[in-house]
Amino acid sequence: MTEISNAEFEVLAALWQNHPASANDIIAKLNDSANDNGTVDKNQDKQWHEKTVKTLLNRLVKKQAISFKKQQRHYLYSPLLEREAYTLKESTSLIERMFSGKLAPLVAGFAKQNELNKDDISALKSLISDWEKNND
Amino acid sequence: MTEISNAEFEVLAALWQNHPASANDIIAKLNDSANDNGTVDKNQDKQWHEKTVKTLLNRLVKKQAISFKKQQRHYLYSPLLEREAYTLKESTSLIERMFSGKLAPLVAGFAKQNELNKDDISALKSLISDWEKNND
DNA sequence: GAGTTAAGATTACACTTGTAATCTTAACTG
DNA sequence: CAGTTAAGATTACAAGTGTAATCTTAACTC
Repeated sequence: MTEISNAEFEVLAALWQNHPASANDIIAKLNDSANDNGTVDKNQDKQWHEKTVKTLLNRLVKKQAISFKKQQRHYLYSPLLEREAYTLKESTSLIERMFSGKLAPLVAGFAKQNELNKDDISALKSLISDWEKNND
Repeated sequence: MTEISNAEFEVLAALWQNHPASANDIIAKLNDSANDNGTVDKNQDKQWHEKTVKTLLNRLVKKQAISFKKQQRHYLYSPLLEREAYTLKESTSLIERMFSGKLAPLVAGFAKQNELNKDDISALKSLISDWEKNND
């Protein structure tokens, strides 16, 4: 219900990547310079302090974004918010606020600066043809 | 340089719609239930208090997001940040954080829930063909 | 010119956020 | 079993935010 802050989101994102996970798992994942895509994280520099992550886990629990089960002396955390639902809500909200709810202007701006590559284009084409399949 | 908060963004957005504008112009625009598209604002309920808006204008000036010129006894404000540049930065940042920088997943999610309409689709198609024109 | 306004400046204040340090206490260890 | 740890809970604290109220003072009004 309440908002997830940026730092909290990072922690939640780590949990989405693998769960259930202990605080230490999560800290390790956050501090690992390589991410799951095998690519190097742009934020390889940032080091998360154990205490900081624990605080964020606590806040996420309070916000009912994650849950935990006691396991011996430590907890195993799991996300309660689903990634898809959450990212969708966030992107819808941004598009609403910045582009009056229209997707195209976002894509246009993104295209202009970020030089969409062939992969992006074919993904978009495929989305479009899917849409047309269901909406003719 | 510094971040623009949500409330500040609303004020900045009002300024983008017409400027230069006095504080009262901006307050009026913010409190007008009808927006420039002729559609009714979803937030028609929210009433901005004069003092609140003035505070936000002040903060935006300090953050160098807007400027002002003295005009008689009041100021005329103008944006310093351009809308396109700002919205692009924000959307790029969201896509970076939520979708590893990939645009397609955002579009996919958006499509699934918001039921893109024909206009959106043709806008996207047109963007794609522009892209292909420049990148064959 | 003296009084009143009204614009912006300053101050307020609780809540959130980033970032930890300290406190409690259940769980290992010898 | 007594002592030590280490996990999570609690506390801390400055900066940013949303939301205004109060203060100053230049600009109208009579």
